[in-house]
Amino acid sequence: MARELAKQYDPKSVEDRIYGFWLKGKYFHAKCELNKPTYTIVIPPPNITGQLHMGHALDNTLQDILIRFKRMQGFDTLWLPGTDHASIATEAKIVEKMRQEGLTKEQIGREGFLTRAWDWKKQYGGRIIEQLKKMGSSCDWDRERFTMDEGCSKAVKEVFVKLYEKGLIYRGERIINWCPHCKTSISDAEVEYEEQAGHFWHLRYPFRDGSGYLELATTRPETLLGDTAVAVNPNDDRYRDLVGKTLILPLVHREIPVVADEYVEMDFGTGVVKITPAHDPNDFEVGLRHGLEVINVLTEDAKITADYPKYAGMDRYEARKAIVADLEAEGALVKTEEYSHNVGTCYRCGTTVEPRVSKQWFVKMKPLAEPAIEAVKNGETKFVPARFEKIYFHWLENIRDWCISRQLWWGHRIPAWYCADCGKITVSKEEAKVCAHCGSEKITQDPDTLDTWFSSALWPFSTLGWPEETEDFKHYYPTNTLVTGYDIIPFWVMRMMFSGIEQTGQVPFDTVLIHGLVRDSQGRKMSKSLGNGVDPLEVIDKYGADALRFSLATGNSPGNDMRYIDERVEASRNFANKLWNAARFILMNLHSEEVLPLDPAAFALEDKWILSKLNTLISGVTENLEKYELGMAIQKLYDFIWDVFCDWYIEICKSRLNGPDEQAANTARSVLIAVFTDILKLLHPFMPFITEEIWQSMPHEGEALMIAEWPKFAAEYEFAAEEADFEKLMAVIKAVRNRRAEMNVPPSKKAKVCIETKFPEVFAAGNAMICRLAYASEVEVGEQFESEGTVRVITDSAVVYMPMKELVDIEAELARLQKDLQKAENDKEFFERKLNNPGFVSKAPAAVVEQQRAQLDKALEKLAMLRAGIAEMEKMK
RNA sequence: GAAGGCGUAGCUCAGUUGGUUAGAGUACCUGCUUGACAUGCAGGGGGUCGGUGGUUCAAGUCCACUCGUCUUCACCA
Repeated sequence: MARELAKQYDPKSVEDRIYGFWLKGKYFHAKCELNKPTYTIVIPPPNITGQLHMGHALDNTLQDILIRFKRMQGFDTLWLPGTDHASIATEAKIVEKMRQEGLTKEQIGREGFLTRAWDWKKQYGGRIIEQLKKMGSSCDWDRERFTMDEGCSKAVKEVFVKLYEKGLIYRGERIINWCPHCKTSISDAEVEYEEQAGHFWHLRYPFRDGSGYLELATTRPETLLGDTAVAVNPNDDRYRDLVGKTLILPLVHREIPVVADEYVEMDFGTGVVKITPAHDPNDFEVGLRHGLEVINVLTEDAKITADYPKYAGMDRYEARKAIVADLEAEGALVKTEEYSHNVGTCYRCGTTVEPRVSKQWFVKMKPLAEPAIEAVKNGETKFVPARFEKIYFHWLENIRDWCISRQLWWGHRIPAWYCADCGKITVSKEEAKVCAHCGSEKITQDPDTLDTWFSSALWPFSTLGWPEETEDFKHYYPTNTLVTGYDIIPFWVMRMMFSGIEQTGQVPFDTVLIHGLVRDSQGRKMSKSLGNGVDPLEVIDKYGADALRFSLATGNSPGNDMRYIDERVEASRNFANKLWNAARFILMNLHSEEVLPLDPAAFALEDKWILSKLNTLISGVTENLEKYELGMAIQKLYDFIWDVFCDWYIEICKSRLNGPDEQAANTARSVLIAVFTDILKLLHPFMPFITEEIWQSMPHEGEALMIAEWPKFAAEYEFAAEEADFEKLMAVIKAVRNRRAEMNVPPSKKAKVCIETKFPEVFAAGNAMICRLAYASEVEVGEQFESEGTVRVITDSAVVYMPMKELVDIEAELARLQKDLQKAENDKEFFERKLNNPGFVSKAPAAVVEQQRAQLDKALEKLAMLRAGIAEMEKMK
C-alpha cells in the first residue's frame, strides 16, 4: 500500500521539500545534449532592488509552464535566470539610504559608492531569486547571471567598441531629457507624459526701433532668460514684414531676432513663439536651422544659473513666479490664462523632466532599426499575439537616436578616454593607458555609465558567453521564446532584437509571448502609492504556489490585462484539493505499489470511454501549448479532471472496486492509474508541486514527474463508437437525476429503473453504473414496459420508466412531457430548416451537414418517443 | 491628433482559421452527513454576445458606421 495522504492538500508541507528534491536531482540543469532539439528561454532579469510582485509571478509562471512542457517533450531545455543591475533605480535607493545617514555621493567618492553598491547587491540581489523559487520556477540556477558580472561587462564593452568603430555610436551635444532629481540624462522611452494644469502667459516683446510690440504666449516664462529669438510662420501674412526685425527681450534686455520657421503653427495662440534652444527640443531644432545661440539658464538640479544674479539659485518654479511678477512690473505681461498641457516626467522618480543641452553618447538608430523591422516583417521573429507587432513597428519606424550615457556611477562605465593633449577620444575594450592618437598618458576615462538597457539589450547572448564562441552559445542561441509584458517592448524587446541581429547575425528569439498587466480587483494598476499591490508570497502562503500559478494562467488571453481576484485563487486551491482527493481515492483502492499493465481485452465500456476522452485531451492540450494557448490548455485539463474523471469515471469505478469480481476491480485500478498518471503529467507544467508530490506517492516508473515523458495520443485507445454509446448511458443518468430532483425524491429513496431502448446491449453493460448514479434499486432493460403508475423520462436513445406510483401525478407528468415535446419540436424544426436550405447543403462542408443531419435524427427519435409516451398517458387519464 | 484594446450570464472572464440551438468560475435558488473531497455531490434559474447596417448557406467570430470605456504614442510654444 502506498503512502497515505492527508484529507486536505497542504501546500506548505510540500512545496519547499519538492523544490529541494528537484534541485537535488539537478533536473533544472541544462546539459547541452547535442542529440536533442533545444528549447531556450532567457528570463527577463528582475531588478536587484526588486521584490517579487504579481507581474513577475505571471511572467515566471508562463515561462515555467513552457519550459516544463518542452522539457517533458524531450527537448534539451534551458531557462537561464539572472538579475539586472538597474542603474538608475538602484543608485537612487542607495543615495536615499545614504541621505538618511547624512551622506552624499560626493562625500564618499566613486570608489566608496561602488563598494556600497556591491554590498547592496550582495545583500538584496539574491532576495528576488529566492522569491522566484517559491513560484516553482525551474531555472537553471547554475547558469545564473547578472548584467554587471564579468561576462556581461565584457559583452557590453565589445558591443560599445564595435558600434563606435562602425560609426553607430557617437558623442555629441544634443538636447536630451534631463531628470533634475536623479541628475542624469534619460532616454526618450524613459519619459512619461502626464496632463498637468498650468498657465498660459501672454507676453509682449518690444521692437528695438520702438515700432511697437510682438505678442506671444508661453507656459514657461522662466526660460525667457534663455530666449535667443522669436519665431513666426513664414506664410503668416500678419507677421511677414516683421521677419528679420529685432526685439528687445524683456527683463534681460538682450536683442533677439524675429525668424521665420515652418514649425510655428499659425492658428495656435498668437502665432508667435519665443525660442529657447537650450530648454526645449523643438526650439533646439529651430535654433540649429537658424544658427541661434544656445543659452543654458538652468543648472543640473534645475535652478537658475549664476549668470542671472537676480534669480540665481531659485528653482524652476520659484523663478517662474518671480519672473512673472517682474514681467508684470515691466508691463510685458498682457494676460494670464488657465491652461492644461502635457508635461514629461521621469519614469523612475516622477520629477518633471527638463530638456537640456549637454554632451552625451548616442546610438545611431536608423541603420540598426531597419533589419530589426525586417526580421519581424519576414516572420523570423513572431509576436504572440500578433497585434503587438504594430507597437514594435511603430517604435522602430519613428525611432530617434538613443541617448545611452547616464550621469550615474552604478553601471557599466563608458569605455572612452579623453586626451588632455590632443583632445581626441580613445575607445577601447581594455583599460586604456595612453591616447590612441598621440600616445599621451594624460587621458581620463569618461565618468559616465551606460543606460541599464544597453546591457539588457545583449542579455540573450551575453548570458550564453558571447563574444566567446562557447558551447552554450553555439547550442542554445538563438533562444526560442521571450516572455514579457507589453509595457517593455520599446525598452527591451526592440533593443534585444536589433542588438542580436547586429552582433550575432541572428534574431535573439523566434517568438515573443506578450502578456498584460496584473491589476487589482477593481482593474486599477497595482502601485506602491495606491497601496493596492498584492504580494504573491502572501498568496502562496495562503493558497499555495500551484493555486496562484493556476489562477494566473487561467481565464485570460495573451496580451490582455487581468485582474487579481482572491476568489479565483481560492477556486484554484479547491481544484488542487480535488486532484489531491482523487489521488487519495485511487491510493485507498490499490493493493500494491505496482503499475498495473493495461489489458484492452478486459476493458469495460467506461474504460474505453475514458481512454478515448483522454486521447482527445492529450491532443488538445499539446496543441494548445504549442500554440501558446495556455489558458485554453488549462481549461481543458480542469474540465477533464473535475468533470470527466472525478465526477464520472471515479464514481463509475466504485462499483467494480467494491464488487466481488477481483479481475474487474484490477482492470479498473489499472485504468485509474494509467489515466491519472497522464493527467498528472499534463497538469504538471501548470501545477508542478502538487502533481510531483502525488506522482511520487503513486505507483510510478522513473525518478521524477518533472522529467517524465509527455503523454502522446494512443491510436490503440481510440474508441469512438464506445464513447458515443457511453454517452447514451450518461444521458439517461442525467435525465433520471433531473426528474428525481424535480420531484424532490431524495437519493436514499431508490427506485427500479426500466429502460426501453433500441440499444439493449449498451444499457445492459451500464447496469451497475445506472444503479449507482441514477439511484436505482435495480435496472431492467427491455423492449417494452408497463407504463402505468410510472414516472418516465425520455432521451434520444431510451425511454425510462420508474415505478413510483405514489409520486405519479398524471397531469403533471403530461405537462412535463408536453414541455419536452415542444422543445423537441423546436429542435426538429430548427435542423430541418437548416437542412432544407439548398445553400447550406450545397455550400457547407460535408462534415457540418452530416453533423446537422445527425442532430435532426436525434431530435426525430426523441420526438417519436415523446409522442408515443404522451398518447399512452392520455389513455390513462 | 494617431494607433490599439475592451464592451458576452449579477460579478470576473474564456470562446483558436466564421460551422452543433453561446461556455467556465463565482454568486444565487433547490435538494444531499451517497466512507476521495462540504476546499464536496446532484439539480436549477440566469446572457442572443454594446447599438445599427452589411458580407455569407452560416457571424459573438469578418466589414462599415456608431456609442461607451481603457491604454499607448504624438503634441501647439
